[in-house]
Amino acid sequence: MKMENVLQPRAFRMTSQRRTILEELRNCRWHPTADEVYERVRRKLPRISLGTVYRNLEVLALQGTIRKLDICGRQKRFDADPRMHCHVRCLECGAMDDLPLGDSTLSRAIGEIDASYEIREVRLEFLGLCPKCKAPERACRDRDTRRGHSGGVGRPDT
Amino acid sequence: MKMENVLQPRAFRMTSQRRTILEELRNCRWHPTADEVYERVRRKLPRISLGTVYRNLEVLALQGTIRKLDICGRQKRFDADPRMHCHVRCLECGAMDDLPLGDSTLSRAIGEIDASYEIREVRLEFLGLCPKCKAPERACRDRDTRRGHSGGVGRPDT
DNA sequence: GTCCTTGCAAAACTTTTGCACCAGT
DNA sequence: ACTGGTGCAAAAGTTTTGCAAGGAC
Repeated sequence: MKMENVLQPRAFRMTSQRRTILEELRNCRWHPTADEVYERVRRKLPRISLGTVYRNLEVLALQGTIRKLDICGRQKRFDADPRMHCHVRCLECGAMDDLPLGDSTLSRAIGEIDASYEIREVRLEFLGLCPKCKAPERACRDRDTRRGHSGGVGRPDT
Repeated sequence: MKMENVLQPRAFRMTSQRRTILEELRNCRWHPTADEVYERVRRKLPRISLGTVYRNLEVLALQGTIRKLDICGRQKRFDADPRMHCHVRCLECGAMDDLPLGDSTLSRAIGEIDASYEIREVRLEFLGLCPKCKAPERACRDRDTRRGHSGGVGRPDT
């Protein structure tokens, strides 16, 4: 399935591959990359292909069942918990944990990571639709065709 | 120069390529990707290669002169301002602005982006050294050899 | 002169896709 | 049956690297 078609799917089917991928992601204590998921799933479904893993993670993320974290380094990571929560990431090895905000207070949770990690930086990012993508429907998508300096919200090219 | 060696460089030299790359990045109003920088620099130094742009952006980021934003989608982006500040990113086209925190108040700045963007999500991320990378010096780097559990993937990224 | 830097090309990596066949509903 | 999903392999897209020559200090 081409990724552009996945945007308006008629219905999603539950295959053993999709089920297993979701299970493995949920059993994973950290936020794995696609090929980590692949390795895990392969232990149960040896014939699965990496392409299938990518396709399913994409579909699951579109459904909102999981979350794709495009916030990391080289490889994208996936998170079985689609609810919003904060992450703690290692600058050195890329390890990625959740901010342990269970029933504890915010200060306790932060105290906890402050004790184990050596925090160097805090990043706050707002995501949404820019002025151009907000309304004109297609106006923005067109610019998305790579190389059209994607970031360009019509900024002058000084 | 191999990127592993760049970690303990003896001295950095200022070449016309490096100077131009920095200039162009600073003249850029948004946060360009490496190949956007390449396109711009090429107008002044037609013979420069993409590899050189990557190497220099890496070096400049290590020096702390610029900032590598591994927070975005497909391609990494670079920011001429190494000071910490918040970003606003478009989920649709990837446009990336700074939170306009000039002399105005936080609420005014947020009100501003709230009026132009349609904010859907806020992300807060803490970055630092994980327990394993914090002390044992090499213990973590070893996990860095791909496929080694937890965060053990991905390169140190910034 | 030393050794960091460059241009070029090839390689390494991650992700997406075309296609023919398979399988969920 | 209909049509989405799968495996495989190839392609696409992004970043890194080996090497010999060039240039900053």
